[in-house]
Amino acid sequence: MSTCKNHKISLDEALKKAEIICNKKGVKLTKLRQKVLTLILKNHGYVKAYDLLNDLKKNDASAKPPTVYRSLDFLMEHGFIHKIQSLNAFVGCSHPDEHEDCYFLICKECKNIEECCSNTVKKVLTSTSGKNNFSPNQVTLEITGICQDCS
Amino acid sequence: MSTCKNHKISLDEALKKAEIICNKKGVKLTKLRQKVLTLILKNHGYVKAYDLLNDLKKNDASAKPPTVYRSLDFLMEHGFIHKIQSLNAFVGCSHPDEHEDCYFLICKECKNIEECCSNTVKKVLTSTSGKNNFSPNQVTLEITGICQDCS
DNA sequence: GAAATGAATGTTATAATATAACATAATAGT
DNA sequence: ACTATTATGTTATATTATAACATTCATTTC
Repeated sequence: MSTCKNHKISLDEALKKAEIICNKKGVKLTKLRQKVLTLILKNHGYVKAYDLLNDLKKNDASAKPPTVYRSLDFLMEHGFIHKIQSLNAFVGCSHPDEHEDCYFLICKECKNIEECCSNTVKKVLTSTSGKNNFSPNQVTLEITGICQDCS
Repeated sequence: MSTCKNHKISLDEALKKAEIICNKKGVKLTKLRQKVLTLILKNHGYVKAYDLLNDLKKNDASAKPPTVYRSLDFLMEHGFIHKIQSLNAFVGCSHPDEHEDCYFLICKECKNIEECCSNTVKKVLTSTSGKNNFSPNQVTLEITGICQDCS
């Protein structure tokens, strides 16, 4: 099991990485998308869409919901952020090119979210759903509880 | 691995079961709660809160969002239904007294949702999050894909 | 059985989350 | 420069959910 602490990187590095990935894919990390990604990565926990919107409005009063949601969609599509379904919130991902199907440990005390990846978990999920003749496509795995620091 | 097909029961049986559990717990399965549970169980797939509201309005024009959400809260609290976080939707549970921590196979083709329970999955999740010194409390596991019938 | 209590529901209002649809601007390819 | 495509701006509205207070209903205590 590995927490994604293993590849935590600085904001600058994360942005550079995102830039490189976008170039490779032939998509554009525009100023706006970069700004939204930065706001999310800067935050140590999770971020809500309308909080992002309020942050954006500080620099650009014309920002509106679609401004945020479009960027969020782009960033999710390319794996730079993840949506936490049980919180309607978003977290940054510092290793968008390395693996998918991570899962999340959400501390309800400090609100911190640890992104984790485990081959064991992945294998078990694939094989159990496979036994049911189900072809899995996308996994949402969010575990809420108390983290080490808060216990 | 067991799909909850293993203990699928009729609507009447499910309602009776719910009634018994409520009596045991000293809580009340009121007409309204029963009606909401029935509407959810009758549906073969998942149900959205405002669709339920519209259904309720057919018999009682005065039904309003809190009417539905309060019943949903009650039914979730006692395990009669589950919320599917990735869909903002609700599904019935036909075995509320037997086990928790099930997970869901969501077919994006036919919209059907299979509730599953696996000790293997449960153990893996407990142990992997435990390795991280995380005390899990609530697990959201939703797997979207294509079911046997639709593939 | 009336009064008191607490639980459930009714009601009004609004908060929070998200998208549709069309207009304009920026960018890239020809 | 012209065109096509992509991104953003803008307006409006859809969808999901809760807060706050009023009323009704059920239970129990006297």
